[in-house]
Amino acid sequence: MPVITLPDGSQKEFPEAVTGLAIAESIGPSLAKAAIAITVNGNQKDLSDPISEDSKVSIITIDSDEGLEIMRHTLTAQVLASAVKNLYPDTKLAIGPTIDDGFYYDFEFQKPISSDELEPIEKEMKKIVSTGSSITKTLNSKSKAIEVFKVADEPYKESIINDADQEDDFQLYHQDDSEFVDLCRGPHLPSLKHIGPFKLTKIAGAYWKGDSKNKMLTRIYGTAWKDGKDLKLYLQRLEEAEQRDHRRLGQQMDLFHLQDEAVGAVFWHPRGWALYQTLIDYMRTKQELAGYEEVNTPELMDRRLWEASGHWETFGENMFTSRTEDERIWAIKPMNCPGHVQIFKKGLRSYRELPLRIAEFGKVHRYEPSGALHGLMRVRAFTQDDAHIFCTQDQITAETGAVCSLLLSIYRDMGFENIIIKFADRPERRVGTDDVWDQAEDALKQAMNSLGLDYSYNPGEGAFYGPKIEFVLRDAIGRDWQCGTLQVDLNLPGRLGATYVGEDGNRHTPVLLHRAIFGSLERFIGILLEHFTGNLPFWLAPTQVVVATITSDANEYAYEVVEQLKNSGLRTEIDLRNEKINYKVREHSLLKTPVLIALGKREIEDRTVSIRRLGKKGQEIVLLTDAISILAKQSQTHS
RNA sequence: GCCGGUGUAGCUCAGUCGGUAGAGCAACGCAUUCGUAAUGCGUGGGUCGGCGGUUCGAUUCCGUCCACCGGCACCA
Repeated sequence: MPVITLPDGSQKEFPEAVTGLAIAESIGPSLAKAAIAITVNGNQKDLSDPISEDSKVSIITIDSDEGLEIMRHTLTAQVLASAVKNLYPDTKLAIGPTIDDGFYYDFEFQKPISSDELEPIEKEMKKIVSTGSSITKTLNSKSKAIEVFKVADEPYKESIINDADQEDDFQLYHQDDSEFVDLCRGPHLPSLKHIGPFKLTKIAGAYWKGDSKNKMLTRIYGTAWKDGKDLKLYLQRLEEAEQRDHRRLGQQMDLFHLQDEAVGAVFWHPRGWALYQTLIDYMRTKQELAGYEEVNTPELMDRRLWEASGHWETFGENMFTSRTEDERIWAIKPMNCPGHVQIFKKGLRSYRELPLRIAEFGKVHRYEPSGALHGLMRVRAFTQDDAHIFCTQDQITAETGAVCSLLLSIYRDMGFENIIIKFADRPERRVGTDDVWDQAEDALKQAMNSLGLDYSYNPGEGAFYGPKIEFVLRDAIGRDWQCGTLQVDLNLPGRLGATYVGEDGNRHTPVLLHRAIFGSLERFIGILLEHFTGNLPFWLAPTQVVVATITSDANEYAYEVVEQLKNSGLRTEIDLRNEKINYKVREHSLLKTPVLIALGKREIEDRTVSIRRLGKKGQEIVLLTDAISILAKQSQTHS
């Protein structure tokens, strides 16, 4: 006699075990029609699964995120997979999960296919969907499930079952009128009638089980929505994201370029470099206030230093080196930490000097794999706002807290509200003993917990010398990039021989905190550009003000206005070209200059300026003296 | 690094089923002095990513390398 409690608190009692479908029917026929699955005590189940115990049940329809995901899941596992099998019968099936906004399926094709083949596959999928077949499932023992896929010659499915912990209840889903069978965790739609509009989007390679030692499979991506309106909105969103691409904006705004002779290294144009320097100036001020001292260390150092640190062993293949006539091998620094440790080691350090915070805008080079390169986000030469804090065990919590609050205040100034924080613990390849790792991870975890910040775990993704916190920001099309980082390192100071004299008169090894806030200036600028679609806040804009003349009679006055703006510290350009004001407005708008000052006869006579702000219609006429003070003040405001 | 795609003027792109290429914008020149997102006319500009092959002839076909794009793997 199961008693079913619905989300509104109402209860229904059934004489015997009952299915989700029957519950939906008991509520109403339209719900029964719309129902695609149920949640039983928090777990998603098929509509056909019987419930015999008292349970909390909610009906899932496609209008919820859960429902949408189930639809996408059914679409990939039942429709995409069987369409591909129909067209390419000797293809092997791997896995087909859902992702944000869609789904993918990994296949092993006997012959590689190209993106031209997405269209016929999509057509075949539509044919399958149009049958409206109902979907049923069977529960199977491990041996039975293995048998099914042995017969079907699906080695990947077989291996998934073999690797599974369970012995029973392997769910196999079938469609009416089709021989297609797939192994799936479910739940699935009760029938293909619930499939919404979809589109296959791209094709790519992907390693089996995400391991580059394994075979590369072919992954087909798609998107699906509950109705045509949502699909259209999604495609629109993609198009808009294209406009926000920092590579496109970099070109349009004349900030930087990349070229073949310097793969992965940026040619910064004057406007881009102005932004770069503005960020550095800002960070320098912030760090100074937070008790950091700025240093500079060599870009080339003997390889023995990198051998000692462990970098040579772990990342040697990704380091640029240079050999000189005297047969010495130098590494172009991929990190600043060994250099900072040298500064710490120079002279005898006392515990009284701790925490010692050393910062550097250090340009590093890393030979990143060619396939990883991506605009400004992933480059081979970049500058870090790097700092190393030498401290005692007791100081870890306070220093970690100080780093986090500094970072958060800076991200807030930059306009970022949604920051993803991840805790990455010991990787497989690492230096140091497990004892030391336990200590470092505990210390970092405790410090984070005491701050009350929400974070998720990123297991095995720490640095080779210590666990790390990743501060992740998202780009225009939803890709995540690590920007800030904080790492607790109990290994490198010892390996590089750093010590200080403690209160007890003995030598101790300091704790080393590595931290970066922007991370890479290059990447951070890429993220900033995408975040603001190039419309940077006034204080960051490469050119803050353009003074444009309407007729050449205003040239003299324009020079005067520009001089005053520049004297107030505003990045200002002058545009005296013999062009119409419309033309100038358009051009400077495309360059995303926040303020355009137009000068004509009226302004000369009244000693005023006409201020036009980017994205605003119309203009304000203000006295020159007022304009200067308004803009200068605005430039000091970080928001 | 791996899979798939792409590479034509400074930029955005069209085109040649093998007979050495075209538009718009930009640049330059002339005219125009204009009131808030493109003034008009004219001129110049390309080893069709690099190298090799097939061919009477290759930007086009084939091979290879490089770079870029989308993923995967990697990211100190």
